[in-house]
Amino acid sequence: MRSSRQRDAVLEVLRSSCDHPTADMIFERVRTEIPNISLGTVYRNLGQLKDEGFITVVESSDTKVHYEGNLTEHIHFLCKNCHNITDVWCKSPVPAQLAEMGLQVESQKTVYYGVCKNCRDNIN
Amino acid sequence: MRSSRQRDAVLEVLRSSCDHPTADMIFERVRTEIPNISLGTVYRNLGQLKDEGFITVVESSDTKVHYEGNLTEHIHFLCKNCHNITDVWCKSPVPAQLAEMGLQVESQKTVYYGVCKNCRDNIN
DNA sequence: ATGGTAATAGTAATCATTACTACTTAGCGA
DNA sequence: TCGCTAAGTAGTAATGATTACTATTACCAT
Repeated sequence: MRSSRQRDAVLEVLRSSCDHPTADMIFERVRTEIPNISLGTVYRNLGQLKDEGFITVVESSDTKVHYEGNLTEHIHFLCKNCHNITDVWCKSPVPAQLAEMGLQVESQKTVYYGVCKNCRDNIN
Repeated sequence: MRSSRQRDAVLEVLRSSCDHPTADMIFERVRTEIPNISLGTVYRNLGQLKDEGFITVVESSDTKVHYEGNLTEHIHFLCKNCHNITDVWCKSPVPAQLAEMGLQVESQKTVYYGVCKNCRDNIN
């Protein structure tokens, strides 16, 4: 992956975002710097940055994919009403911290990512 | 929500599935019982069943939405190679259990769902 | 500098999901 | 039991986020 102004700009927008923008939000933000950048370029670079591990995809309540440039390990809280995604930087017991923040938890999901037994055996 | 043969069949398919089928997979399976059911009906009923809390949506590595009828709390493991979703019924420390199952973890995400402070204040 | 190749802009195509419409059915009150 | 009414359905059309394609441009090792 060689350097490109467009990809740098996409990554910079994500790293300086406090929210969890979608591809078209990122497109609009990058456009202030590179007015003629193409939406396809944004999608392609988001894909590459994700594959290379520079950014992450965030689960959301709408149909669009949301991205995140902050790789520090943290937890997300999804409001089922306004569909906002809140970052939770957890040190202490998580439920207590969520309660302190006024976030009323109804359910929870944990997902692990990696390579399964079959694939590990077949790849090597 | 009044009863319908189609919705009952969709729910039954999900409850008896060990995998995490997509809408079109569920459509194909329900079709063996109700041959002229419409794909739109499957989507509408999946939405209703989700809203009413009978089923759950599962994060996946492809572009389609995956569903689950087993509401017992458990963890998912996503293989980045084959994109399979493995259920993990966790009792003991989770990382140890994943290792025992031959699942090589690279990262992890936890999401909490509920109502945020703003929405709770405004709703009441 | 220049040749090879990755990256880009602009546009067209894809396809999972949603919307729409005329018709059917569940279920309640008389 | 019998209709009435709103919820549900089949079939099809529309939507819209994402991907694919193509001619052109820009990076960079030699």
